[in-house]
Amino acid sequence: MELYALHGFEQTTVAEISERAGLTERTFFRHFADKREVLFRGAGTLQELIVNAVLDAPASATPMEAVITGLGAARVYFQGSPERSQIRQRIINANPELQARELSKMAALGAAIADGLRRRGVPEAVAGLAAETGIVVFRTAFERWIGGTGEKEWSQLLQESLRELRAVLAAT
Amino acid sequence: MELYALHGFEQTTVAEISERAGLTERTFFRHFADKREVLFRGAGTLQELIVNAVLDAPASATPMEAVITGLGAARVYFQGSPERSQIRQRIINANPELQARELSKMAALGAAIADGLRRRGVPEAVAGLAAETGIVVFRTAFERWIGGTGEKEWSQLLQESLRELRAVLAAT
DNA sequence: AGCACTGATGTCAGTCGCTGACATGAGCAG
DNA sequence: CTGCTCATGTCAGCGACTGACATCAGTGCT
Repeated sequence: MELYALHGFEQTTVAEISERAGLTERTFFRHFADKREVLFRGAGTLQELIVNAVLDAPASATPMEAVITGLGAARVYFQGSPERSQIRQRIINANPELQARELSKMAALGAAIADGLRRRGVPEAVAGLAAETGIVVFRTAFERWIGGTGEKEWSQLLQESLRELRAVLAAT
Repeated sequence: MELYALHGFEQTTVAEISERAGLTERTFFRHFADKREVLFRGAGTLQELIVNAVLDAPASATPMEAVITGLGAARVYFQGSPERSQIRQRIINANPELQARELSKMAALGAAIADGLRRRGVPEAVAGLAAETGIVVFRTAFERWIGGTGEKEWSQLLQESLRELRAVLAAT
């Protein structure tokens, strides 16, 4: 990440990273599926965290409520200052391939959430839409969290984004 | 596309494609930025089409209405049978890198739509949310169009998806 | 201690995507 | 006929990634 931040993602070669770590190139690829994946480890556990929270939401919750509850569980990732995330995000924003990868992870998260909803008995079509909407809310809240200085609570940002989204859609 | 469909995207090498076309590898890369881009030419014009339609929507339209109007303009791409699109989609769905590229294009479309809304005087935050929501609607409608046999109208699918999305969100 | 097994790492050779630099040749404009 | 442009070819090279095999430290078992 230091090298990515310093010289940019493309300019940094796997050979450089490996040398810096005192290992070989081959070893790098045993730890990371590819050069991009360095920035996305942890996405898996975050996803599990969220999906489990979706499943654990009260049975009385509407699909959308369950989704938001699930996303709230991500707060353990987002407590403390957004500094590290800001650096990471700057690297990603500077490179189209990385942005694409991030979108992939988001899509995977959406699919997993939809699956979670289905297991709660939510009908197919509704599950998909609620999950997709959840992703939009998540992204919006995350952007604002990154942009801020960490004083706003994660769950508050989620609620805020959801409220605004509703308003936009309500205006026929 | 034939080769991609036949042997899969990864298995197909640029050398093969070039040979089949009676050209050199180098020439291939003069026509396509990379191996993936073959499947995404046209995305640019589709985007222009939609954004222009957003800008041309009646001044009285709400942001969301303007977005849906814009997406409706994509119908010229979607008239006729979804056959060709089905093949293309099957290729994309079979490969993560291609899915990522598709997501990128969608994100770009969303950004362009948001920009169009802003030029209509829609406030920043609302523009972003309305555009993102539009993308969700677009994708949902597109999936259903692909899944169907072409008898349903594009604009009808859009309206249907939007209606369902509203319902999901309305259930607090 | 001695042994077998496992798991992390190194080594090497190779494929493939992609790029820069320069050459060639067809067609068109003066 | 000449000079220009534009598409293509040629060639050399970098860097991401992979498969196959070797090494070696640690660990558990006898």
